[in-house]
Amino acid sequence: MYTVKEYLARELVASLADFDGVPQDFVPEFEKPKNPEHGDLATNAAMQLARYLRRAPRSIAGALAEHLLARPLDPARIASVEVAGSGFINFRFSTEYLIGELRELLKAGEAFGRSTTGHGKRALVEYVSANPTGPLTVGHGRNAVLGDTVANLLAWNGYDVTREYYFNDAGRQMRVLGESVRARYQAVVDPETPRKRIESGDVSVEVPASFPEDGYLGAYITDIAERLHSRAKGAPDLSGDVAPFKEAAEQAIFADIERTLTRLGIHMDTYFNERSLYENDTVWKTLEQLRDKGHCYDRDGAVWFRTTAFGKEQDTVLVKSSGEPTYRLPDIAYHAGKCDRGFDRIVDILGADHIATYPDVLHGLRALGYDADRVEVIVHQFVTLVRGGAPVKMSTRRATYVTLDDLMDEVGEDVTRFFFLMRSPNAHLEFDLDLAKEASEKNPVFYLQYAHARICSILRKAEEVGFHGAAGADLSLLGHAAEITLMKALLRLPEVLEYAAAMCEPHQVANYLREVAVSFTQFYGHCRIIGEEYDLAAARMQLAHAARIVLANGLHVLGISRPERM
RNA sequence: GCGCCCGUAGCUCAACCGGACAGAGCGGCGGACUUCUAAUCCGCAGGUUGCAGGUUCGAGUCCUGCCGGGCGUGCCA
Repeated sequence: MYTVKEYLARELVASLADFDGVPQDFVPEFEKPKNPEHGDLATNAAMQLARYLRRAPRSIAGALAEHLLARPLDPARIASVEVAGSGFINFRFSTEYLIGELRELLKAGEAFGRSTTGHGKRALVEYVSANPTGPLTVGHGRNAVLGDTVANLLAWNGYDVTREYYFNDAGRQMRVLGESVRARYQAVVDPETPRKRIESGDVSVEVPASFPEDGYLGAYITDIAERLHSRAKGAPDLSGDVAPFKEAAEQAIFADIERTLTRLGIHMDTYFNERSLYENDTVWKTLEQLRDKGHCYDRDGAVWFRTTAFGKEQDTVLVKSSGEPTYRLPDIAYHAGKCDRGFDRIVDILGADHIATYPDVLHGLRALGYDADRVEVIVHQFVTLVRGGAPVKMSTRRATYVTLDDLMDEVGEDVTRFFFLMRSPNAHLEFDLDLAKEASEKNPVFYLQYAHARICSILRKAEEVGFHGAAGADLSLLGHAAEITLMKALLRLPEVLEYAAAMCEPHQVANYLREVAVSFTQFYGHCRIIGEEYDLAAARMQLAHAARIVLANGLHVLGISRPERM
């Protein structure tokens, strides 16, 4: 479709040579009209030019259309040109053109929809980035799936993509985690250990007396303690340092996290530990650079970042009076490092709870002289699980959460991925568990997969009854309205994937695939394959095959399986 | 108070970075299986895009001000 758009843009600009007053840098815009009656491609050039030419848009459109028709336009591509509405020029593709493109689609096969937009460019997508303090939750799930799919989209558009997980196992959170495990461990060693109760919100949990007040209450802590105790040798000493408990917990939890991600088909390329920024002094070097450039000052024993210079209400502490940095400083150092690593696109996937932190990081980058515009921050809103019409409350520390694994156990991996992807990241996501599993017949995921499976079934059956070698079919036999509609839908895949990658919006793909499935199902309803005369059946088999390719490639990008039977 | 996100059909959400008559699914109502997969399809009903202004040939989309919801707003991460 891009080729024809470029072709029309050239023709349009050439036609404008006869008009006085057209700006030198005028670039006509094209878009696909919402209403199919308005053709396949439309331009609002006449409206845009009205103020320069001092003529009514409709009159410009009429003159432009005449010029275009007089060139003349290539009938192998454009079937009609019409002026409509308040000055739109609508173009309709010729069937010949569509069939030619369909042929290209079939030739490209599994590669259809890939682009070279990102060739020679490197992209870094950072996502998940949960500290190993507990199992991944549903909230992490949305982040993980979103990031992974954005990475897929970039890869499909030719980018060399690195998927990165950033974490910190050195902070207070992890120390509390270690203390939580140690307390549970003590109770395993000595069942007579004194107990106390911790009240948190509406839950009340019995814990060993040594359990930290803000400790992690989840059952997995006890599991880790028990496993630690059952180890024949090397069981840690209670009187010693908390480190062995922390390390054991981290190891166990990280293994769980990776297992969960694997279930979702997610594999990270790099794990970046915040600690490394301390080990090579990067954090302190970054601070010195900020200081040298005059963005820092000392007050009350702390080091402050002059964020008010960037329009914020208050300055921000980078190093506490205790000498310990806040998380902002390593975050800035980490992102400066990302810029230094030479990526063309740097994408961060963040939950809404980090909404206040990333502006400081971007300000930090600017202060250091980096081009902060290279960093694209995708902030996604929260997920609410709904069961029986009521929201499910969640909190990691209180252990009242639903884990990502629980969710997948309940509704399946494919549904999990799709539900996280079908909404705009900006939209608060309501995940209706009842609908996700029980309504399998109305579920959009199954709808797409069913269309795919159905095509596979038809193609299998057709082979059985003797339709072989359809590859040489005469596609020009295709001309039914349902066939044309389907072709047009199929051919949009590349532009949808490119747009979705540019905007980091996977839901565009999900919505598009639904349209494709609808178009296919309508084609299926109107046009038979088996039973038709051989040549027509062969041509339709090819069209069905093309639909399978588009659905398969689209689902592949979304990370959802493509069943051949259901 | 301040910052970001959201407010669109009964419900959950789209709407291609300003375009034509605002679209889907679910739910509701009514139809369609001796036919390639009925996990399906067809039809009907359902809207002052939270409110009020402004910019524009043209606004759900941009600007201003209200109203309502979410997340933040710490020498926690």
